[in-house]
Amino acid sequence: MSQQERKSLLLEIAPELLDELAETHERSSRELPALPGAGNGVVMRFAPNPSGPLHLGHARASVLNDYYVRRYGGRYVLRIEDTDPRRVDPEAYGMVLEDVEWLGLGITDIVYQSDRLDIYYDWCRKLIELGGAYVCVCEAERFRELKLRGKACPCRERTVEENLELWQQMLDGEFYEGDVTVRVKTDLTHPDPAMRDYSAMRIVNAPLHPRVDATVFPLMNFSVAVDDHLLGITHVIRGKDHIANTRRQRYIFDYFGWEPPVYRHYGRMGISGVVLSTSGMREGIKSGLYTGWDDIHLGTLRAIARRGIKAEAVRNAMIDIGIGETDISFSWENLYSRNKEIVDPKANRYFFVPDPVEVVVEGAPCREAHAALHPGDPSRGARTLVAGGRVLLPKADIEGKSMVRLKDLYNVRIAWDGDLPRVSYAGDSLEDARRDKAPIIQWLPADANLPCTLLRQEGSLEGFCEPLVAGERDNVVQFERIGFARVDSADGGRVSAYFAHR
RNA sequence: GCUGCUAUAGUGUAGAGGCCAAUCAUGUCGGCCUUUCACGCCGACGACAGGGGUUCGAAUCCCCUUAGCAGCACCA
Repeated sequence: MSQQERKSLLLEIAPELLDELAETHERSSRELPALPGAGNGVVMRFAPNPSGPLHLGHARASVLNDYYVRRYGGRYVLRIEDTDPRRVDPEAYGMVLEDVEWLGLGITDIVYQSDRLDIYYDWCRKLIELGGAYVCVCEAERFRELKLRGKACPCRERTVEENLELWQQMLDGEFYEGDVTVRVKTDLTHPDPAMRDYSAMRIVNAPLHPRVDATVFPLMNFSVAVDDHLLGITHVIRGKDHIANTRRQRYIFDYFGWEPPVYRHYGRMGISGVVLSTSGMREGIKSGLYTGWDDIHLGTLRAIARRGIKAEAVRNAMIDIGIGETDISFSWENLYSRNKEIVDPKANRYFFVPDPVEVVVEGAPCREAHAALHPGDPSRGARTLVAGGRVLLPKADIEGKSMVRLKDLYNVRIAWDGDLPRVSYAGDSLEDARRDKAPIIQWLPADANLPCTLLRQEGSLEGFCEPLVAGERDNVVQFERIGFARVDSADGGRVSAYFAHR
């Protein structure tokens, strides 16, 4: 029964259901749990460290926060956390911004922590004045031992005045890296040793920070707490690796009498199949193992964008995953499915013949084939392929076959002379092909095609594609019977495309 | 080791004591449609980690076991 026949039959037997037939299934993303206290809008943040481009892990954090800002309204702060000169790549600032834009995040404000050092110094002084922090000159290892035993180090007994003087000396450059740190006074008997008198400020002499001339830098738990308060952040969604940090930051909120934001900590997301660590990626690029930050073996957003994955698909996949506290493994399959629903209605169809065999079709008339650019959208028209006597066929599709149909063209019979195929015209009838269970395969005229490389993570496929593909640069197309691919370049009479998924 | 979090089908997810012989998506398999092994449609497969308790009744609450994860940095 054809679509049309179904429709008319349904019209006869149950016309009230006709509307339902017309409904397209919209796999819209689900609703995430509500956030408490979000009724009057929210202020949230995405706070990456500029050490490299954004990857799938960042996508989760940024998209989930973005989801709630869109849902409740409010502000979305992009906070560049560049307080560790050792972990700042000057080029990453630009890459982060590009990636944020690609993701389509609704950022309303951008702040750089390196612009705010004086603010942190100021609040650090206030914390010392409150008796909430002290300057510690113990060796890190020595302090660690004391801490694990729940013992105070001698520095903890200093007066506020002494601490203020030492703090000023830090700012004046009278200490060197590693000699001194400002510690938040917490609770040395806290059952979790991770909570005990953690560091808030330290000195970094080298390397120089690319944006600011300074040697005293706040540590994350201090700058984050101060900023979250000063920027009016109401809700924070981040990974559970920050649970301990949330507790540590709580001490600062308490010292200053600030109301902390509402926190949600989602579970760890394992991502297989790609490289994610910034250091691993950087080394690989340096050694030539990867072509760059967008190498398709990497898990960066620019890499998956190059493979034809759309930001909207990433977004939907992340919202599907949600903010659960369970550890999960990221599913490429689910992402591909989300991408396919975006890309399939748009992608034009073309033939790609991998590993081609050139044959003469004996007795074949010269024919024009008209293959729809998109079977679901006839208005887009068709591409025209002129088949003279010589055609390119995919080797894997004809091997062992005695009859195949060249899609939208005609049938051919194949006689095997050893492993040499002798191909002859076998009529135009589609019915014949079906009766003989001849596979319908893609093909190309031998004199009208473009060499094409289809790059995949597991290795590239060499072949030829239709000349029209050259006009699809940066678009996602579907190579029929092979899958979706993004046309990366089409220079110098050859095409290179990146495989996305089937 | 210490501290804490989590545990539903291959994967992701819903489920906040009876509406659950457990939702949806994805996946796989079968069928329909189709000159693509795409899309769409129909159907099937497939899970409450294990053990105790509380309760008339537990996927939902409690305890134990097991497993996974996170933190225990002068990184973020």
